[in-house]
Amino acid sequence: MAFTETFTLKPQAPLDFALTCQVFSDGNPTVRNYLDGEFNQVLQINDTLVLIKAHHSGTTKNPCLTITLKSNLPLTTQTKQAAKDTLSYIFNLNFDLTPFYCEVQNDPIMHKITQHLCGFKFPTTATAFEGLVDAIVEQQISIKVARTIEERLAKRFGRKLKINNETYSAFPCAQALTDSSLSDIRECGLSQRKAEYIHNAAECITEGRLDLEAMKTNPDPAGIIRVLDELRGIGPWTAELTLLRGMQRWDILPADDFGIRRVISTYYYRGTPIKAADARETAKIWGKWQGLAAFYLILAEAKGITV
DNA sequence: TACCAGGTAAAAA
DNA sequence: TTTTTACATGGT
Repeated sequence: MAFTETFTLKPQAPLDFALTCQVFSDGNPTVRNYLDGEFNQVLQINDTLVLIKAHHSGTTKNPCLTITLKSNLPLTTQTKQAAKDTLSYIFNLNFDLTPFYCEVQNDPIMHKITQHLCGFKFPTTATAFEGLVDAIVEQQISIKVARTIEERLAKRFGRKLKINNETYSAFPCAQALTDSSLSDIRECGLSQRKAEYIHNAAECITEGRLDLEAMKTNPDPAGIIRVLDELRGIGPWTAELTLLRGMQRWDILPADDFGIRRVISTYYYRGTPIKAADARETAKIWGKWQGLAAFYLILAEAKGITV
């Protein structure tokens, strides 16, 4: 017997939900995916495990989301509100892209790309911890391999919600990973080192030595990066990606990133390989939207947009 | 079959 | 101080 609630949300325009969710389009349906216009993920809302479905209607200029919540526990008013807040956070629903688009009008390349990809909001991870773990998993390996491993982590260590004979897995909390053995983590396909990095980061959080959520409101990104960089296995790239994708710090550019350097090279250097310093120099024109702009380039390349 | 892919720490030079 | 190397694994 499942409890169900349905309601609609009116996000800040412009929003192209399909573009925004494209990154989830080949995800595992029991962990997180986007299929046939519907986003699907189990999240821990307060202490309740909730299956969230988000379906979009309307247009980029007048977007509308229909949200369905399913749970095995009664859905209280507080839970519904918290689910709304979480969705708004993940998809940046209250965030206005217009200032970014204005800022890049003096960059003909980025201006044209933002016109093609109008309404694209790169999704944030539900928790900063998930952002950090994902970034560690994604070190050096391809996105597709990383996604597979991340889904295995969820299936193995995440809390489970059984709805209509289907079992969904949430992303593991720090405590679950602290309690797991290195060999358990390795069996998800991670190297011994990465298993140690993840276990250590989880332990720092459960022991209270690291508070990632508090970092979200810290006004000094460079200071956060320094703190994260102290952790074993967290270098500048991992720290920067965690801030960008896990803390909504869209000004942060992971300039060491191979893919980001490649797309900047493609669109701004005629394909000539560039160094991280060149990437940072080029990104200055994007103002405080450097990381977001980099995601626009990656999506533009994936969609074959030429300028 | 190799080699590459959204790096990092440790070893070697 | 700077330059290699090991690490895991699915796709090409």
